[in-house]
Amino acid sequence: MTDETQIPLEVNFDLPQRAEEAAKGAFGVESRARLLNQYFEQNGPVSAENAWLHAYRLLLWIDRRIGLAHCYESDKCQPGRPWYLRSLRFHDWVTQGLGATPDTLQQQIDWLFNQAIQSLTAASETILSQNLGKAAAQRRPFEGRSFPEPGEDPELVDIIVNTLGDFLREPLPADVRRKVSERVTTHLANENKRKNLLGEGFEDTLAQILRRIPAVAQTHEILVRKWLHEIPGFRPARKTMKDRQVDLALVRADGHRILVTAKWSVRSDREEQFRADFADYADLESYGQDFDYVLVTNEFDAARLVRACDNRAQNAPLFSRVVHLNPAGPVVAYGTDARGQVPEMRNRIESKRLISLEAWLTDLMRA
DNA sequence: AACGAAGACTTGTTTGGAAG
DNA sequence: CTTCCAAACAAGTCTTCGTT
Repeated sequence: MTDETQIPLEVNFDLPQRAEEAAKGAFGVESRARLLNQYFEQNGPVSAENAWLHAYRLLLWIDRRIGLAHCYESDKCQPGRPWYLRSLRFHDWVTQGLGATPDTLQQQIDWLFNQAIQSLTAASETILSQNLGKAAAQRRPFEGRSFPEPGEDPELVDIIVNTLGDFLREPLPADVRRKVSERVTTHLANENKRKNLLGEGFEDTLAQILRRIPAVAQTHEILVRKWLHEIPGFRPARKTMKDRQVDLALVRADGHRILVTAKWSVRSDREEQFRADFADYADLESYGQDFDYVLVTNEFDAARLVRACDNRAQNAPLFSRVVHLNPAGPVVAYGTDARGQVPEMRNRIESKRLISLEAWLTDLMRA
């Protein structure tokens, strides 16, 4: 059960040869594995203490609308609204943790997404030039009727031109207008892709962290996105049931199983999912032995965190552990605020019901 | 082998209402 | 006015599966 055997070796770590392949799987499992390996080779060892910093370097991003590290829904983060102050506090705190300055934090974080976007951009430019001939043929029947060029957004360019006003010496040539429009549109469109990387990217990041802490890797088998029945001691789903994939699972040397659900953030509809998943897990358990069900998250909302802690299945807490990348983050963000569920959240942290990634990893290392 | 449609799945955003 | 809750929507990617 060494570290080496747990890294998926079937994955091809070479750079894809053709541009289309690169574009196709830019966020896919192979790209992520390659990038994560690259990151951890360059950025040194992982420990229980620095794991949360690695996770933030890899996955945390700047909310461009406010220029601050993202910790809550963007509409509630707008200047003047409560979460703007909290975002400022979080930004300050995470900046210190990462040894950056408030204005250079951006360069320290969001590594995974930046890398993926870079290869995507390179690939799509190649594809674009490859398709130029085809596109010309497709446009031929419409020639001479001044159809808009692809990638052209006149309104957008007008906004830019009008804003620049007198600073612009001369009118922009058509090809420059198109280039500007294309670049900006792509930039904005890219932001929408982040969520696609964040979901499985978070799972992979956690798996890598677990595998790169020797004391954890030596005593646990670490499984990522396996079907439930692939995990020791669980039966295949019955015909009428849906097959369930488990985000992350740890099987301790003594056979004890820890099923992990990794959610960067939590929403009410996903809470239902927790309960449904667990009901199936419990139903299909075949060893007649207890297993742990752990939530790992970066949610910042006090009410949602408290609810995750208090969620019950039958007669016991739903989650054996509720793990936050670093609960100090939400605590700092809320400051002295005592409204709503904030005091309750502090209680859960105080009572070790809501624990840090560091504490969880330390615990696993002792197993 | 390549292609394409359909479906699964992720997280973030928007909207609206109720409660405190 | 803020907080909390719920639901629908958005915007992608990846996988699967049938067809060509």
